[in-house]
This record gives sequence, structure tokens and C-alpha cells, in this order.
Amino acid sequence: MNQLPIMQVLPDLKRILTDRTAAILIAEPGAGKTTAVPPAFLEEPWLAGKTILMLEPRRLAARSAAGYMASCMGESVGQTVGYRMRMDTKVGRNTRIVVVTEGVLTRMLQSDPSLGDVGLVIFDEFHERSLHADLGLALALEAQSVLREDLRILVMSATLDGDRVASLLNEAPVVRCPGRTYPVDTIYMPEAGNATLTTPEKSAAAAVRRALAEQPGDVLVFLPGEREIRRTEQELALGSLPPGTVLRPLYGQLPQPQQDAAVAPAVDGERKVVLATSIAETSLTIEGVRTVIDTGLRRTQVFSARTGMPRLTTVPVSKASADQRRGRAGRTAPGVCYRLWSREAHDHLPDDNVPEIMETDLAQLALELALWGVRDPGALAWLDAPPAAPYAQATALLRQLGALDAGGAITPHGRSMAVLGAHPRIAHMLLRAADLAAAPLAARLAALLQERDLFRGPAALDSDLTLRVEALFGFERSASSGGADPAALRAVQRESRVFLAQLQAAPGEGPGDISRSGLLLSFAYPDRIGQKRGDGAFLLSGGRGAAMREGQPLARSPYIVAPGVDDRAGQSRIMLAAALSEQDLLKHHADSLLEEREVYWDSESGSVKARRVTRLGTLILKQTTHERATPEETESVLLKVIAAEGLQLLPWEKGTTQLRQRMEFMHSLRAEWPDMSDEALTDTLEEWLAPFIQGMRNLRDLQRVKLTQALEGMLDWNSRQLLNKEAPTHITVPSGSRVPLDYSNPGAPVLAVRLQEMFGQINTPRIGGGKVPVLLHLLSPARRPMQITSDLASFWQNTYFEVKKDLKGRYPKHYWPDNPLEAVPTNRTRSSK
DNA sequence: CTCTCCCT
Repeated sequence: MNQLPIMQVLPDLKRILTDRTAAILIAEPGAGKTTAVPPAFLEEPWLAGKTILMLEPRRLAARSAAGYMASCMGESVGQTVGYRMRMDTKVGRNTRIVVVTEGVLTRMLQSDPSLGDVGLVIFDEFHERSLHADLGLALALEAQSVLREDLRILVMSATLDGDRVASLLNEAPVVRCPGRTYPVDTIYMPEAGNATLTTPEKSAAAAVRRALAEQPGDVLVFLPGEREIRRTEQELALGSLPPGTVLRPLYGQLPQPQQDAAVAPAVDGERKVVLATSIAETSLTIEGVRTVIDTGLRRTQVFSARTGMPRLTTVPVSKASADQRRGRAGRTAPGVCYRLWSREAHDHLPDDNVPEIMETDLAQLALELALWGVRDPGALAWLDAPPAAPYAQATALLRQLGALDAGGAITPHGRSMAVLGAHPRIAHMLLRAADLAAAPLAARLAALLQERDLFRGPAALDSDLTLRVEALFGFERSASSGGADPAALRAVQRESRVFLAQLQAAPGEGPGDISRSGLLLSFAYPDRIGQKRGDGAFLLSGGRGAAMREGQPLARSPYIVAPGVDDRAGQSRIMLAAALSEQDLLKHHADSLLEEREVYWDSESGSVKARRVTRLGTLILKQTTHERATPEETESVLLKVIAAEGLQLLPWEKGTTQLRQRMEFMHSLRAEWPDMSDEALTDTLEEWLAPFIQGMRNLRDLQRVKLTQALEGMLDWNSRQLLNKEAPTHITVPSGSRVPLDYSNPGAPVLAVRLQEMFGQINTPRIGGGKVPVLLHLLSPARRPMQITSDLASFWQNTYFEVKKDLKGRYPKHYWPDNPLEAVPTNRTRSSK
């Protein structure tokens, strides 16, 4: 143990923590920090009579760290060194080092914020940045500054950016320690990883063949998920592999014996190719690996604030993760790592994985903060503060569940929920169920929701949760698994016993009425109560649409609750659900029901109607028909319909349209004039149209709207005068005719007039206070356009003579003078001379 | 073609 690299830095650490209350240790893999650091402080004077708490992110790691430290002291666990985790605690009277897992630390801080006899808290593997570690550090820092100035905090990490943590810990000193691993060659293979040309599993398979040919020892391949692992297996099975090659998948859901087979050393004469998820990145050490192949992808859960539902996505790993994966090839001998991306792409990878707090459901975090007495997370010091949108979503859910009051303070019910430790949805269900004497059923449901599905394959296609409840009770009675997954059954049974113990219910107690499952689940998911819309489609009380596979009996249920839904765009898919009776819904969600009068547009009759509805979220549970809407209600609905369907519902006659266009022309000259575009008019219906639709009830009535008056109403008296002056309806031309102006293009109003009527006028008539020349359409006697111009003077000088020749030929009896400016204009079609 | 990994 003396030759471990960590030994060189321990004196430094001891010196720092004698004088100060915080330190950061950055130690590379293989340095030995987890087991060497805690015992080093036992004899420090400031720790006299106090204990050390070390946080580990995983149960397995916590147990083995405690075991190793104890054995180094020649003791067993529970003497000087112990551990504490959910449902498993080994701590004795003389225990001074307690290794805890994440939820435990949060509970200890919440039940005694001063941390009683604890002298030092160590956060191990802090670079993983789990939600609980971030929360634990924030709470511990506040405990230190408010209650326990002598409390020491040590943050240990493999790859963390030390400076950011240092500034969070009041400029705590950073100690760095090299690791001890064998060198690993890195080979970038961009051609294999080009996702536009091939799939990750195809390139992984190609890299496996290359590694088996070029390198000795076993191969570890990192893939994003189970699906890719299975496909890579198929891909490799297509061609022959060197004799003795064995493929070993490895992922969390795999049964234990197969996981063991992947981890165990290969037997003589065999070479092992392990196809793994990120589970092999930190938690497990696999013997004999000399080559790592990394697709550079991982699957991660992202909480969508938009829908309030979690979603799985495949994302590139961080540089830190890629280095961690590469390190797995150098544990026992020098190795090689094939990266299926380019050196340039590597430069663009993020340095670290996104901290869990930035992406995950924050409901539990928000409940813990409320219990701590914090309403604004900004009151605590964070490396990354909880993001605002998901946090707001979380507190809204907590209010709906009754955990927070309107002011955001925790309620007594919220306190009971927090103590249970389960997700707030689950905790709320368990407490409501206990009130209804349904705790035994609720405990099973909670366990079913937290563990993986009992059914695999075709049975999993039926989304009815009560089938799982029946399978579970069958297993509890007779230990027969039926068609269900035995490992999953055992896990669910273990889990449900924990909940039963918390609710003080006996494990042997029968299920009671399984058909109450839907009711109990509706307490946990009040926003996912579904109302049938047909064809397996449901509308959820939270506002989303969702659909389940057709053909299953559950699809015919008028009401369901859907704990398992995905987050796809448009309508969600329902994976797990249970039927819910309307009677239960009305009775047990009475507090959430909203009775209101609703005025609505009946598109069938094209008229406004009113009804009284009972709502649960977006669902309408009951309604009466045909009450009469008040004039105000009617008016407001009509305006909404016009806004939605468009202004063409109004009676646009020729003169009205011209008025609108003239006003638009004025707007183009003077920005302060009202904008007459469809969009602007739609946005301001309330102001200009509302007074003119009073008493109207339907589309036919709308045809009586005095639209010209309504538009004129947008202008005051002065503006109307200016309108008539600058945007006249007609222009009087030299012949004496009043010719209408066409404003359909407000940028260039058109005056269409017979050429002969313009004789004698030198320049183009102008409008808009002289700023805008009209666009002249000069017409033949038969009103055919001969010339389009906005420069009349130039026309007379140049083009007129060509046009004249043409016109003379076609209209010989008309008068086509050589000097049009001195000729007498005429509006008569026939020649006057 | 529904499923990364943990934890109270």
C-alpha cells in the first residue's frame, strides 16, 4: 500500500485540512484515493471524537471500499469502518468511517443539518456530478457556513475542473495526484465512425475484426445501448471470426449470470469480446482487456420541460468519458484504444458530461430544497444551479400533489412525502393509498413502476399494469413466474417489501381489489389521466394526446391513467396504463375538478353556444348543452373565430377593400398610421371591430357588419381629411373624367386611363402629398393597355410617337395629334373632328 | 423495432 501514488500527497492534504475546512483532491485512476484517504485522517486532532462520512455513488463501490479499508486494519466491517445504505447498514459503536450512498447523505443532512458528530465529509467520484452529490454538497456547504464552522469538506474527483470547485469552496486548495496505469495507444478511425455512411454497430463490428487481427488479449466495445449490442452481435455473426472468439454482451438489464460471464476472465484458448454499455465505464472492472473500441456514444435520459416527461437520447460522450473508457485497456498491461471518430471531432467533444442536475426531473430535488427551507435555489451555492424551466415544472407538480402550499412552502403532507424518499409522485400515491387502506396494493404498484417491466417479448405489448400486478401476486403466492421475467419479479418483490415496511404493512397481506390500481396510480399521475377518444387514442389531463396499441381490452376503457408514456413529438405512445372508473375519478379527484361555464364556437351550426362543463385539467368530464351565451361572451368568441378563420369571414365589398388599401398606402408613407395587413388587423380586432359586432351570434350576422365604418373608426377627423387628400379615391384628369385609383399594390397605386384623356398634361399626377407618382396604365380607346409608366413627361417625348403610329392604324377615325401637350383631351370614344 | 445508469 505504501507504494500507491496517493501516499505522496497525504501529508499535504493533512496539512491543508488542519488549517482550513475545505480541500479538493484530483487523483487520476489507479491512484488509490478511495481507500487510502479516509483512514489517513483518523488520528488528526480536529477529528478527535468525531467521524468521517464518505459519499460513494454506487452501493457496490460503497460496500467494497468499506470492506477493503476494514481488512487493511485487520478488522471486519462494522468496527472502525462501516457503511450505511438503503436497507443495509453495518455500523457499530466504535465506527469512525461511514461510507454512505447518495440518498442516505441527503436524509442524514435533512434530519440533522448540523451533522452531529461528523468531523469530515468526503465526496468521492464527484466528477460524476450526480444530482444527489450536487445537492449534498450544496446542503453541506450551507451547514458548514451556518451551523458548523469546524466541519471539514473534501471533494475527490478523477477529472474535474478543479478551479470551479475551488471557487465554490471559498478558494479551497487543490491537490493533484498522478495515477498508476499502463500506457494506452489511441487510434482514431474516422472512416469507421462516419455515421452518415454507416451505423455505429457496423463500424464497431469492423473495428472488432481489425482489433482481433492486430492486437493481443480481450476486447471491450462501448456501445450506446442494448439494441446496438444485439445488432453488433448479428453483424459479427455474418462473417467468420478467429477460432476461440466468444462474444459477451454486458448491460444493466442482463441477468446476473450473463453479466458475470462477461466480467469473468476468458478461459484458456478463448478470446473474449465484451459488447457493453457505459456500465463498464466505471462500475465494473473486466479482467484481461487489452483493447477498447469506443463508438463514442451513450444513451442518456433527458427531462423535457415542454412535456414534463423524460426521454432517452443517444449523444456523443465527453472527453472525460472517452478517456475513462480508454483507461479500461490499461489496467493490467499496455493497451490500445480505437476511437471511431476523428481527431478533429474529438476536439469538439464537450470536456465533461452534462451534470445530471441540468437534464433530469427536478421534482425530488425541489422537494428536498423545500424541506430544507429553501424556496429559491439561488439561496444555496451550486456548481451549476438547477435550471429554471424544469425547476418551475417541478414545483408546479409538487403543488398539484399537495407537497407545497401556494407560497411554495412545504406542507405537512410534503414532509411525510420527503421522508419516504421515493419520487414525489410515488410518495404521494403511497400516502393517499394508506388513507384508503390500500397500502399493500400501492406498495406493489410503486415497486412495479421503479423496476424494469416484468414482461418481455410479446407479453410486454399489452400495456395493462394490472396484468403485472396479477403476475407479481401469483409469484408471491406460489413462486411461479408464469410468463414473467423471474429476475425482474424478484427485484420488484424486494422493492415492494421496502415500501410495505415504510407504510407499516405486513408483506403477507393480500392484494385487495386489484381493480383499484388505476385509482391509486391516478394520485401519482394526476396529469396523465386519459379520456378515450377512440382507436386507442386518449387525451391526457395534462394536455397531451397519447395512444396505445389497438386491440387490447384496455384501449376500450373510457378512462385510464398512463404512468408509462414516451415523449415523441405530437402524440405520446402509452407503454403502461391502468383502467380508471369515472366514479372513482369524480369522487377522489373532487378537489381538482373545475366547474365552469364555457362559451364556444359550434362549427357545425356556425354559431356561438354556451355550456356548463366539469373539467379535470384539459379533460371535460361532464357537460350540459345549450345555455344561452351573453352578448359579451358571444362577441369575444366571434372575435376569436375571426382571428382563427381569417378576415374573409367579413363582408369585404369593393369600396371597403379600396378604403383598406388606401389606408395601407398611407401606412406605407407614415409609420404612425394603422397597419392594415391581415396580421395587424387580426391582432387588433378587439379595438376596431368589436363595437360593430354587438348583438351578433353567427356567421350570417357577420355579413351585416358595417365594415367601412369600422375601418374609418380607426382614424380621427383630421386623419380622414388627410386620407381624402393624400390617398384620393379618384383623380380628375385633363378630359374632366374622375378616374378611380387602384390601390391593390399600396407601394404603387395605379391610374388606368385612356391615353386621349391625358392630352395636355405634362407630368405624372402625384398623390401622397406629392411624394408618390401614380403608375399610369395608358389605354387604347378600347381600354387595352398600351403603355405603363410613372414618367408621363418622358412618355410624351419618346414613346408616344411609336404608340401613335400603332393607334392611328387601328383607330384611324380618332384624333392622334403630333403635339399631344397642346391637344385638347377628350373622353369621347369617337373622333370629335 | 419501447429500455442508459444509479439511488432513498
